[in-house]
Amino acid sequence: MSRSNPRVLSTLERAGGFASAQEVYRLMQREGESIGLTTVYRSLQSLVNDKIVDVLRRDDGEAIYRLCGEAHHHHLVCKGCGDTVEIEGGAIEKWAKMMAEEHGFRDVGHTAEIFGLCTKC
Amino acid sequence: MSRSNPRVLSTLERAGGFASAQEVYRLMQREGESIGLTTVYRSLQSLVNDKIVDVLRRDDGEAIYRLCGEAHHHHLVCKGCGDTVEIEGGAIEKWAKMMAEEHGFRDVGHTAEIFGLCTKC
DNA sequence: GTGGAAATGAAAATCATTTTCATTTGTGCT
DNA sequence: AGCACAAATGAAAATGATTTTCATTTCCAC
Repeated sequence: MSRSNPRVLSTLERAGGFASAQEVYRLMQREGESIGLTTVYRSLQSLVNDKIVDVLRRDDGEAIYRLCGEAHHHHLVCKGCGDTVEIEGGAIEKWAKMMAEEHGFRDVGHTAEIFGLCTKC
Repeated sequence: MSRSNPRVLSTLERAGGFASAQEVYRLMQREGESIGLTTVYRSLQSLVNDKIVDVLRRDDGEAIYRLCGEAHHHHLVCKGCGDTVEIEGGAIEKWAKMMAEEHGFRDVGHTAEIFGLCTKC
């Protein structure tokens, strides 16, 4: 078993606490760090095991890693121009918690996105 | 553009309305249907476009296809066993509408999913 | 220093999914 | 029927993320 390479965590933090393994790797490369893709994957996995990082899935199936405890937000995306607004989701958090409880689910996370046409489109 | 091969939809139904492309393909093979994997993928995609089936992601990133019910609903998915509960999202609908109005968006839709561990896992 | 465990990374393997492209099928037209 | 042309099909190759293999290097504990 391997422990996490600290530079991976630090890069994930610098990436806004939200990135795929490939992105973390490319970022480290660009910054001149010498590291292998394999190590990035292993480190991220280990961080997930240690519950330091959450793993979610993009729509295309790519895994994205997120620092736990980051305040998360949701997105309002324009179907026309792709503009994105970050929005707050207090109502969602409550709803998710309620639904989870109601069905006896533990350890829950959620995703929520709104899409439509913005004023310009 | 291709239209959906009806045998694909019928197989997805027979599979309990919930299966990955690979599973649908293997199922059809086992039943002696002569069909290519490519066609299975294309048909499922086309069904998604036509909003006849939903697409979700397993924990390992594999796409799973699921017949939509008529009513708009959300999902509570178990990260362990993949069990899915359809839940109602009244709160979400209101939240989405509110957020959209607040930012001047029209013609809005939304997605929302909750994932966690169910009682059995 | 020596030995063994852990960490590393290059390259190969895996696996779902997509793309390419040549072939077949279906359909409308004459 | 015969003909053209669009749509559907599927085998094989390409893609891309992720995992595995394995030989090498680094780190400690003694």
